[in-house]
Amino acid sequence: MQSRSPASRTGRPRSAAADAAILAATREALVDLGWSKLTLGDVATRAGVAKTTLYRRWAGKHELVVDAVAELFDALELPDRGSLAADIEGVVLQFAAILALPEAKSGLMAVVAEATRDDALRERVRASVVDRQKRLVLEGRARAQARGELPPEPDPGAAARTADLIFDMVAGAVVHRTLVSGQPVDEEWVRGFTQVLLRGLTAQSTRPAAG
Amino acid sequence: MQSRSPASRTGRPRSAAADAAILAATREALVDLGWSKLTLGDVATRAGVAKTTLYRRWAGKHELVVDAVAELFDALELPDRGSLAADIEGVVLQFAAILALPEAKSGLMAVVAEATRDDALRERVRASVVDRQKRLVLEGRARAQARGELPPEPDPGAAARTADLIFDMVAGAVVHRTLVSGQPVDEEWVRGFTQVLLRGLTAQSTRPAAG
Amino acid sequence: MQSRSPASRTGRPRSAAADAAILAATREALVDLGWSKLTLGDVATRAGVAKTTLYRRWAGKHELVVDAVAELFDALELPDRGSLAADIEGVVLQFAAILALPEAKSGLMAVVAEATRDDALRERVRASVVDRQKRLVLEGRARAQARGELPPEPDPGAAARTADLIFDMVAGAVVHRTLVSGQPVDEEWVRGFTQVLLRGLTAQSTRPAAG
Amino acid sequence: MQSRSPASRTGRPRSAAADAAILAATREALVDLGWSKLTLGDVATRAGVAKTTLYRRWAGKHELVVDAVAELFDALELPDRGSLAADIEGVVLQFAAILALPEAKSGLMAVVAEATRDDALRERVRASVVDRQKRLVLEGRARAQARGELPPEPDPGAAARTADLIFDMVAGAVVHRTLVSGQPVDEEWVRGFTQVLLRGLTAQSTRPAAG
DNA sequence: TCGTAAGCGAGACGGTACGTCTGGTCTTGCA
DNA sequence: TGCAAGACCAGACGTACCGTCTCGCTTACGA
Repeated sequence: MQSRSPASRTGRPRSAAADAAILAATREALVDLGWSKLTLGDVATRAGVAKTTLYRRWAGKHELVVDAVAELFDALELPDRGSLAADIEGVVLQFAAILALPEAKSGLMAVVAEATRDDALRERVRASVVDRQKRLVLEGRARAQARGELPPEPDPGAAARTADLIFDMVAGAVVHRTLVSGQPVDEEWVRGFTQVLLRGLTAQSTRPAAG
Repeated sequence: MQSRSPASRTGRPRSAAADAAILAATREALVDLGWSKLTLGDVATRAGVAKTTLYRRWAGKHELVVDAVAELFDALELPDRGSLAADIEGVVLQFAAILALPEAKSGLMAVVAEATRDDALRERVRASVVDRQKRLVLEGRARAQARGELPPEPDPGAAARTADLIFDMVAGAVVHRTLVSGQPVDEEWVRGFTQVLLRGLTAQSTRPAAG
Repeated sequence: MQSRSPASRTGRPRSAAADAAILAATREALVDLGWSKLTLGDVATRAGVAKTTLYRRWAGKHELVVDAVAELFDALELPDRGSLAADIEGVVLQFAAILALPEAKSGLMAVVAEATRDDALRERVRASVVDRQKRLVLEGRARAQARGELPPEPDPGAAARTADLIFDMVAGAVVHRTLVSGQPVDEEWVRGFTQVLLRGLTAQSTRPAAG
Repeated sequence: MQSRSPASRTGRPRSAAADAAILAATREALVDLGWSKLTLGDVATRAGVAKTTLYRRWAGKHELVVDAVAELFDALELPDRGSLAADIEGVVLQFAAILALPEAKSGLMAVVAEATRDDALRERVRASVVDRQKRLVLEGRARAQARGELPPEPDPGAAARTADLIFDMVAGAVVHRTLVSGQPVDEEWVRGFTQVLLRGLTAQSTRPAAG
């Protein structure tokens, strides 16, 4: 989350409660105000904490919001629903539900926007959000392979590339549908999306138009 | 772009050159500073224009940037490359190239982030960017249908839904790959993505696991 | 008071009312809070003015307070009371009355303290307060010479040195009595002080112990 | 200097060295930074002491500086130079030399300024600085009376009043000359000042203009 | 051709948030 | 219990932008 000189053994230790209070206050402020009107002074007030305490732990608004939002995605699970299609539909609906939270959507996109110019921030987003949730793809694929729904991967490189592609397609489509198109991710849409995705991944190599 | 009381016939007319200068200055500032450090005062200075002039035409930073960025996407074309796959690959590469421009990515995502809390802004984004480029999907599909690569649509409702789905999947995947994953949209990735998408759209209804 | 690029003819002119309001608010805040608890934000609020407006005109707390306090001393007058002694007693009492004002004493000493490390500030104090009031000494001496109470000055250098000495003795004694000793400058004290001063200035050169 | 519960017999005793180190560090910081930029955190660091230790002994910046500065004036002496005039000249020059020290002038005036609103502080200044040095006036007068340069005092009340007046005149004039007028207290000025003062004190009651 | 209404650049205005700094207090672990 | 270290709350600092408002001037239309 945030680091600290490892050699500091002396002095008063940092309050663990403050961290949690600040992150919760950040999410609360995102709900009430949205990203652009969220101020660190207000977050500090909501958390019952001095601004200095906040700045001691986070370098700025971006870093704080990444951490506050990243926690939300840890709620994602991949329960075994019996088939790959059902597993995908389930996790996509969960993902969409989180994305629909006001504390998630405003902050997440703003941080992504800022990350386009700030490598450290992009790395933080990738580590805290993207890579942390990529587990869902890997887990889902392994389960589908065990069920025989997907063939085993020929080589690790291709496996990683495919996993990345799937993640970009799933996350990208849901995010775009929700935030850019402004349409709901309902069961009907999810069914259509999952169908296209799964067929694309499992169909025989009868590349149609090129065939 | 921006409206003006229609009854104003008298008085000095607004400078047409100012509009273009402001939008160009906005893009220039996006390149130099990124969204978050871009200030309207700075844009006005770069455009050689007073702040008043800028505010007379745009309501704020968001609206200005939407207009400045939207123009960039008008460069997208859909030349006939002989097959649907080739057409898709071509337009995806063009789209990725525009998204890679610093003046596009930072501003676009920031505006999308802001639009999550501002309906008028979301509408503006949709009208200026999304709907304006959805023509590419419609045009590409019509062409593929003429070539016999895709079957004709059974009913208009389904046609519209599928077009939306395709747009969300294409735009979403490219945006996610570029801005969130921070990976390049190169020819290899585009080929893999197009394959999955096309197979998903054209494969017979052998929904594998659910079958 | 504060200067501004003389060539600026364009743009909105500075509000003259703001200057007066700020100086009055400063004196009011000095009364209520004293120097050390006076904040520029509070002064701005009292004056109904934005902090920026205040900082556009004064570089900091010190400069502002010098100007606010200096105005108080402009009320000093030297009415002709018939004799040098009476004139001195009158002006000393006036001076003591101003020094007893809470808006004067706290700010004045603090600024003098700060001026010990800041040449520009010392110069400002000298110009705004000291030199502006030295007129009283010169006027009083001229009047006394016209009455024949004091001999004419032999040469201008000595005249200036004596004027400076008188000013330091009068102002210093009153300030010290008021602020350091914390005793009132009442009529009895003024009579004693004036007697010593006048005898010192007019007695024959019978330097007693050295004689 | 500062008190401590007399009943505290248990626990670790306070470091006597810490007191001296803190006062010395305070003077050092006054030289380097002046009053307004002096911070207690910095003083603590210079003294190699924790802020807690410092606050256990002094209530705040004001009290600390009073004590740090007051020690400087203990160096004043009144060697017998043979005549009252010479004695005065000697002590005035010593006093001016101390006032010229950067650690003295900035802190002293600031504390006086603050004392205008803080009775406890004024009392502390009077006790630590003013009354402690008033001995010089009393001693000098006694010596002059022994020499026959001054008549014995008729009654104790008048004696005290005159001593106060002399102290205010001497200290006030030197302080004003040094800090407000910003002129050096050199031998020439001291000679002139002493002459006026002594004549004022010893001349016959030929109040000139009133006579 | 001339009046007039709106546009224009400049820059001051009242606000608000920034990120930093200091003042004093409190909480650790060691001596 | 004292001490060094350093985190804590509170709040002022001086700066930067915001979006609005005067200014004095310019420009095009229409009478």
